[in-house]
Amino acid sequence: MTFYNEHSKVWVSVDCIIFGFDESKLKVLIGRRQMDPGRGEWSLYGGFVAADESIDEAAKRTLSELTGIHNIFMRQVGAFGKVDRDPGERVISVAYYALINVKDYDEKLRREHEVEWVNINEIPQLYSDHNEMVMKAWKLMKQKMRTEPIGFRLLPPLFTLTQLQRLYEAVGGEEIDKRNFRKRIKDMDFIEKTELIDKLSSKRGAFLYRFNNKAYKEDPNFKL
Amino acid sequence: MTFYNEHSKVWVSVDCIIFGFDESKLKVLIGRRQMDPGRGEWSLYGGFVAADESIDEAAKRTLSELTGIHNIFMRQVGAFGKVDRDPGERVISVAYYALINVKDYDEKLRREHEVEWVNINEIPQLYSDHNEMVMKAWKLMKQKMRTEPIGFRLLPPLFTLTQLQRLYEAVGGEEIDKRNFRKRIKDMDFIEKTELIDKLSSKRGAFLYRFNNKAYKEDPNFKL
DNA sequence: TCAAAAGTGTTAGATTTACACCCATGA
DNA sequence: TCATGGGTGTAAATCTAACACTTTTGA
Repeated sequence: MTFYNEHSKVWVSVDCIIFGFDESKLKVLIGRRQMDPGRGEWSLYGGFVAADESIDEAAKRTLSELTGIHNIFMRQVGAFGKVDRDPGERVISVAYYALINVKDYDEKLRREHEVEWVNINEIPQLYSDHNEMVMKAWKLMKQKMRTEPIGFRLLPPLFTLTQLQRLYEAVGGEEIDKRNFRKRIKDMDFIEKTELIDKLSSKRGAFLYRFNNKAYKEDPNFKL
Repeated sequence: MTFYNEHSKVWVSVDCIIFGFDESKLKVLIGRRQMDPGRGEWSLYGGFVAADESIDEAAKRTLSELTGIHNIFMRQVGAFGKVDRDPGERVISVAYYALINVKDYDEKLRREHEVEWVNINEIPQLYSDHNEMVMKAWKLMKQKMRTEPIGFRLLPPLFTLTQLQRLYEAVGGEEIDKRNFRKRIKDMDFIEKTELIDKLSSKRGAFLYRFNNKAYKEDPNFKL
């Protein structure tokens, strides 16, 4: 297949922007880079695409390698391909964002990989073009969260309406009116009120809600 | 740099979804593939990313190679990376969509490259995953066209309001109320009415408008 | 004279926004 | 008893959607 050989091959990697939500803050998992070039710099977690896997598979593998979690919600951010983006060699990277419930991430595993949850608004300078990736991922995720019920991936299975509101505030970057927010939630039958009450976050206690995906599929009228 | 060598390299190509607008229809440039594998199949126009150029540069080069036009508006669609997407070798492709004014494309050059404008709703089966690329490009372009004034790239510098409306109808895939549409246009001061009249499309003649980018930058309140 | 496209306002309904107080409880 | 977060409704303003007729002119 000489046709291909007129051209040059490059390394292709994936980089993951893993979003979490905790203490009313949107967070991203970053760590100190463990390899040259750029050893010690803050960086996203990534890996190379192998010969026998698709880019999506590589991202999925990288995500579960880091978190131990499978079936993570994940979407492609795009390809980043400036010639000198990697100081070592020519590497093209495809970024993915992922949403996980912080509680699902085993603390021990997190420390082993030496990654940390950092507030989206306090991200330090990162290796290469990773800041750009984070910003684009945030923008895309924000957009998607308005029209698709993906935010629940960042919450525990049971959550209070205040938690849900704080999540949307953190992602959107602005405050939301409590009554208007709750009015909109009431219109969405797939966000179900349970009889359970959360007593951790307030003295009075707040009803816990759950997202019913089956009900959503039947009547997907999501808008926030 | 042995670290990189543990991993395998792949070819990276770009594929271009070039949108045009003519006869009230949204069109895409496709041609018969001139090389193996897949010779003779309908296909997007593409090319390989060279060692010394970014992916964006490769897309830009490919676009001007095909059209002879420089400074084409172009946005990345995403990376496509299934292992067997290319029947010959492992090739990852990054798709880009581009918007051009059909009139800017020299007919002779178009015939030389043996590409044709095909209605978006009549795209045949294309090589590899190119249909998927087209659909994703269309979706992204549609979204962007609602909130950013990129549609003018598909029109001549002077256009009638009916042309503009037909464009939005073709891209959005549904009819728009003429009066409501014109009302919204009137609110946008950067869409300027000229004193010129187009007599080609109607007996009565219609005023020609132009998009004033400088005025848009000063007050970017676009929404359609 | 008629066919074909250009141009023009109003109204009802839906959606969005702003806004303030009482409740239940644990400390 | 008081501080904290939970929970609730209404009214004004804005936005959206539906809708029909007159104008101009070339054939």
